[in-house]
Amino acid sequence: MSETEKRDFIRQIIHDDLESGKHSEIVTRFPPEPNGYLHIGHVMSICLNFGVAAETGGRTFLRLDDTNPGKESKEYVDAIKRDVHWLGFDWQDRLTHASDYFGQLYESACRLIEMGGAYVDSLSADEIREHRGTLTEPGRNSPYRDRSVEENLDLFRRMRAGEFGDGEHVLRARIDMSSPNMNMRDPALYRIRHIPHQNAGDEWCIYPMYDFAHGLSDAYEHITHSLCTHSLCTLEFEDHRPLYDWFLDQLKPEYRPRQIEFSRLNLAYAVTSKRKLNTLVDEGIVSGWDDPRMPTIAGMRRRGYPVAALREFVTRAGVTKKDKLIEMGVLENCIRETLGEQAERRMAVLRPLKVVLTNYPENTVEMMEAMNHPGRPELGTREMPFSRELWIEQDDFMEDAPRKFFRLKPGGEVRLRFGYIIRCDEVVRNTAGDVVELRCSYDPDTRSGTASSDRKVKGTIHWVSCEHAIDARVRLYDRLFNEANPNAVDDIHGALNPESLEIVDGKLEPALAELSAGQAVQFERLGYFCADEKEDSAAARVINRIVTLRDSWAKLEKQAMQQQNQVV
RNA sequence: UGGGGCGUAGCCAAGUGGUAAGGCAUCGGGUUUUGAUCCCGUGUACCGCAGGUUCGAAUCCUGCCGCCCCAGCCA
Repeated sequence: MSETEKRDFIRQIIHDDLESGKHSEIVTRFPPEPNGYLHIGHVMSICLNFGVAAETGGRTFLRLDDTNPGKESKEYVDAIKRDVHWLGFDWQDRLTHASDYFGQLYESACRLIEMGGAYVDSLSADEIREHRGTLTEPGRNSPYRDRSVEENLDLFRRMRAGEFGDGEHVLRARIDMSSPNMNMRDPALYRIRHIPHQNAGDEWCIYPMYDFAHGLSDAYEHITHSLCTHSLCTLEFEDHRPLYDWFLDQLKPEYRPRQIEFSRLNLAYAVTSKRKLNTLVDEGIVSGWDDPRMPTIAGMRRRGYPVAALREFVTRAGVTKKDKLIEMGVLENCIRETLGEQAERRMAVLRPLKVVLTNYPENTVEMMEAMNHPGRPELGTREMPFSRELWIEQDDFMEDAPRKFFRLKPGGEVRLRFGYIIRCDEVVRNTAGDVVELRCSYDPDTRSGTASSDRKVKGTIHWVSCEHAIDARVRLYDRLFNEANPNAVDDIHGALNPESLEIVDGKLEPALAELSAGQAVQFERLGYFCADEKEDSAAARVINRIVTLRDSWAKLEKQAMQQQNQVV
């Protein structure tokens, strides 16, 4: 990193610690609980934790924070590993689990009991809640708070041996029931759960709580900077840090990590709360965790969002302690920028309208040369068959066109991209009065690329030869919510965007037969698209729209509509 | 009404006592066989508010206001 480069406050701390010699190597960790799929908020945490280590030649652990069996599963573990790898990060041999440390954690708990820093409480969960007090009133000590070390040790060992049922006892830290910080009012350290564990099997029936396990796990791994953000992988911020430090002060592990908190990233028109994400999946509002509308990493991957765009997005969002709600447009622009540079261009018609070139010979096919990328000639060209009958976009024709509409209209001319200039001579309707066909004539002197082709017309539209077109099912995705901050809404049902998915039967140019999985292309004038990783096949194309192109015409139209409505 | 955190333009965000960077959006204009891209231009930000210290304050002090988080045997 150069001297002049801007650093966020965490990178500044890390830079200072390296400069002062406090640390010679940075070690971080990304510690998700394997109880759900990773989402856009986690991308921020992953990029930060892996990023700061990579930038300084340090190391990062992927630690599965699996202290609560019953909620956690192998399915989630596998998904997390896949997602982190997909984002381009490698933990190498540093895949760990909180459950790897259950033995050490148990020993530490016993030591804490011996030091008088923990006791076994036999109150029920309800009673403990009653004793905890409120935000404004101090709590009361449990009647079991002053059990002897011997009794506590004996009880705790028997808890571990399985002599008690779930909830009969709990191990608590002995701190201060009147602390203004609720987290310090004798928090639970261990609870009894007779449930097998996804990693540890049935070796244990007592499991450590997050606060106890997390700081010590950081210490065991010699984490230099434990970077936390609200309810994503870890804590609710600085309220827990006194407790994090308390355990370290008491148990004095050989290595002492430091926790630093930063704010979570909220994306407008998207939810990241686990409960709401679950609702979407469980009620079938989306097709699953990897539905292309989901803000999960799996969903965004399937949608076709490039990794580079996601990483750029979190960079633009920044690392601070301020609550933020970032506009969807920022993400979309990152995607457009990345794909605009990378994606080859193709042509496809989403809502086909037939055009017959009445003066074009029948049974004739010309091959038109089309650039694969206007800004990158090295990506070469391809040939597009051109014939008498073509598909164009319904939106590219208007009977009563406003002055500024410069696509096709009766008597008007338009350029077919990489083809000829055509004129609309006649509009054909069905019995219902719908426009079903346009009869046009082409100007033979205007073939693209020829010497006489430089005649200018206002509009250029895309097209596909009917005879050669490939049928495709194309899914047009839009934001899942109409509410800017659906995370803040109690009932998400009313906030849903009913038009988040539209499916159309489109026509693709022949070159798209070779579209491979994971390859994003730009359909000219429409947007960026990719083949669906699950449902697409060569026999039946299923294409996802990643994002539209910026569309200043649509914006103009919308403004015109609004003005009209105001007048009326 | 207890504790913790945060308030700089529509959205992000630099800035750490010397007179408000940058990005995205917006709005103009130019180029263009994608109404895309690209290029150029475009912002009077009561720096949450009010006082105070100072030659000088977004930066220091005091008071106030607003928003977020905490009362799981979840993480």
